[in-house]
Amino acid sequence: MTEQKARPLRKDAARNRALLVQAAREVFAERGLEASLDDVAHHAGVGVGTAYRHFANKYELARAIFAEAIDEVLELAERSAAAKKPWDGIVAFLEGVAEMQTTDRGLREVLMGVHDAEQMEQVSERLSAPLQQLVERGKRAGALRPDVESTDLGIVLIMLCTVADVTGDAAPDLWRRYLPMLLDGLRADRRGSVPSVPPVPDDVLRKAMKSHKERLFRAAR
Amino acid sequence: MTEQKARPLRKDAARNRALLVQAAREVFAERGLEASLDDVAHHAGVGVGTAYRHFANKYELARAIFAEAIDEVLELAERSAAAKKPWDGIVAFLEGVAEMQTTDRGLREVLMGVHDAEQMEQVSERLSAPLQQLVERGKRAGALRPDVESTDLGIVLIMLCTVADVTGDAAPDLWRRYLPMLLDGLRADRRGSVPSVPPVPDDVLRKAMKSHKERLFRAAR
Amino acid sequence: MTEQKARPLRKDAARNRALLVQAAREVFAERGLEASLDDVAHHAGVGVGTAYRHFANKYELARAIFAEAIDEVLELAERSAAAKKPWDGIVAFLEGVAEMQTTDRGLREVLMGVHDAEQMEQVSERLSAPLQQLVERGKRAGALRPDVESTDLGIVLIMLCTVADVTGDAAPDLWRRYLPMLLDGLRADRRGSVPSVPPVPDDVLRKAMKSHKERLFRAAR
Amino acid sequence: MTEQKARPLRKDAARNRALLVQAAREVFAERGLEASLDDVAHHAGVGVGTAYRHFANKYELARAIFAEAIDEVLELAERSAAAKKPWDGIVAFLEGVAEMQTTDRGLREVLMGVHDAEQMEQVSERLSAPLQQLVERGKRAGALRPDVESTDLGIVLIMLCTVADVTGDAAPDLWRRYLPMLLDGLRADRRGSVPSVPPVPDDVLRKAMKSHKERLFRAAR
DNA sequence: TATGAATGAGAGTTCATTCAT
DNA sequence: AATGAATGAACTCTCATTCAT
Repeated sequence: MTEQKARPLRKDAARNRALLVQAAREVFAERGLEASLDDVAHHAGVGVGTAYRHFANKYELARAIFAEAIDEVLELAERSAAAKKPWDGIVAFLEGVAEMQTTDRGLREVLMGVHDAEQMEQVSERLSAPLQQLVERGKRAGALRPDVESTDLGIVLIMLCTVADVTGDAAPDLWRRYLPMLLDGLRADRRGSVPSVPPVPDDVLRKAMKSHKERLFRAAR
Repeated sequence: MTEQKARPLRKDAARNRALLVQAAREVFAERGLEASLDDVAHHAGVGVGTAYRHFANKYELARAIFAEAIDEVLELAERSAAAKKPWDGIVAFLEGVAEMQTTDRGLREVLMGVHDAEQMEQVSERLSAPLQQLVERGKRAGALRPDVESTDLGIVLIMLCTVADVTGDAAPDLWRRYLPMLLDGLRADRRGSVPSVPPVPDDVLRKAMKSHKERLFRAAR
Repeated sequence: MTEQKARPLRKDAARNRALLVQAAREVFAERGLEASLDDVAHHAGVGVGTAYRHFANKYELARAIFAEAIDEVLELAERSAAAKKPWDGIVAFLEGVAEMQTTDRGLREVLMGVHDAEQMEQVSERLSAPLQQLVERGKRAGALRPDVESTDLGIVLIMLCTVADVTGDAAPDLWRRYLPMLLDGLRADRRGSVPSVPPVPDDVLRKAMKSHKERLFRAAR
Repeated sequence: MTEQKARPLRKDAARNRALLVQAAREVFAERGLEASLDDVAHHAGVGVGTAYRHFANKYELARAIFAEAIDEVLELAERSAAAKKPWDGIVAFLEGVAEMQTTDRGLREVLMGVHDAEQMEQVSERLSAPLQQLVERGKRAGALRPDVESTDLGIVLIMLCTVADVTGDAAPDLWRRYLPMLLDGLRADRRGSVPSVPPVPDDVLRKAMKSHKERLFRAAR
């Protein structure tokens, strides 16, 4: 007497959807978004048509992967924002995301790689709250320099992930060499030379990334 | 000191080659490496055939751009390595390359974006000497932490450029906010927490980047 | 010996069949036979599978619509053949069918548009008898020129419907301008110039139309 | 010493273009516009790419055929408008176009078949002048009923061509049976029953046909 | 040598039809 | 019996690369 949930995907459909997302992660990770949907589909062991039943087009699939990835990051952000010692939360967050990247090539690809504007918006929106909390707590605890903004955290993360991304499997832990360096830049008790450039307002930054990704992405014709 | 590439090409051929590289910079800058060679050729005012006379394929053209870009970087590296105060040389180098990226989207594309492995090798090889000098001098002058390697400079540069690249035209100077932060990490008199992870030997790093770029690049079928 | 369609379908099956035909009329009317069966099925509120239970393929469904349409035409033909004044019957028939076309785009589509050969055969066969009667009575009453054949009626109808079809919703009554003109051509007391070309035997014409429609139709691969 | 016209198409390109148009005429005639460009191209003995070099898409190709066809019709219309006896001109025109259709299936297909709105506009525009002259002269000569409009000529032509189209190769001359009938409807000295429906203004008719064809055509997305 | 026409593999996408649920 | 997920062939269009002019 399996309680049939009326709405959500038939069992086989759900399985295929998952297979597709998994395959896409792998294939995109290896060959980038330039890989064809045909390849992804066959990698997943299904026909192309099936891929199109689940995702309107290739980029919707990419978005789906992305969304999953962001879920993980979001969860970590929230956990970090609730850390006992604020500073530890910040470290945990940066370290954690960088670790994720190193472990999961698919994640790395979608987080750093070529993706689209709308998705970028979403990230900012979804991550914005926990990141702000992370920063607020850090400042109140006197651990974080007062002129640090939540967006700085994002940028630092990007820098860190770039290292993880660039060194890839060949030197998967090299980013750890640069994490302390970056943390030092955020710390309240740091030596001196304050960054004189003000941070960019959240929305401007968002737009910036948006246009950046747009160029890389040119979504659909 | 570049000893002229032997047979100096007929004057018009040389001109066409230059036109093509210039056009490619512009077109690739605007639409990425995905732009078609036809477009590049017409932008240069020549036929596609001519493009193929000068470059075996599209990626050879990209390489040519890259080589030019590297020339500029190399020149700056050499100038910086000869700076009166070693520390200033380091700052000048990092600042200079970041500035280049911000100014020239084409350069940004080829330096950070999608390009190929062989090229990467070349960069490392050509930049390796001046960067080592830069670092050596910095250490000897007591400005640079003793455990900094020349490859660290490359990584820092990459991090910085990532910022410039990501924020793009919308916040073209944001990277300046993070330059001091990164410099702090390299400085001899910094607060504390030494990066415990050793740097990666030059050749390993080179290979790492190589494989990274390979994934991004998938050099023609 | 096919006595009556035998097993009259379960009530709900019959209902689904009717829903499908109705939906097909509407959808085909709006978007032509190119509309997908999926769309038709959902428009009818059933799954595609159900559509295939009732109709072997898309064109069988079109045929079913067609059959219904022909039923209407047939009925009108029979009524017209029984008109008190034979001439009025002829006018009524031509006018009536043209009116149907104007009113129901779906009908127009299947009658004039893209359909198949077998269906065409059926039409001829089913309509042949009443049309012959219509013509016979007209001639006997001295209203119709003696060299008019029942097939002429079909051709005239086609000409008229072409007008209705071509002008469509924008000038839905324009065909009325040409009805008198065409009637004049059939009338016994017309001015002169007898058509010198003999009509074509029924079966030849049938075959002609058949091949015509075949070209237009390309019945599935 | 063939006077090489600088601009226009290289010899081989011109030949291929012609081959394509010819092939398209044949293929479209046989299987309608639903035939794939691949088929047309291979029928012409060239690659698909070549087809796309010459015509932006399938419908541009159809348009090209159409334009050629219209050229022929236009020429006839002009010749007919200049006939010594106006009435003969009218007969010649209707007869001529019907004959063209019978002879050239490709022409038939494009003229009567599925084509697009813009093209329809063009036809009206290009044919409008000679048809008006044809009608004017006919009326002045007392041969044509005074309430006949140039658009009536178009409609009559369509009716005639429909016959030629429908009967196709099987009864290629059947339309001749109906030409006198239709001519009678236009003649000044005809028996009586004047069409009471006024003709439709040129532009309304044009729009009507336009929307009609649009439905049939749904030109590319 | 320069040109641009030709080629054809391959990408994204749709849809008729089948079949597991 | 009904459903809708899966399939894959087919279609349109692009573009790197070759080759006739």
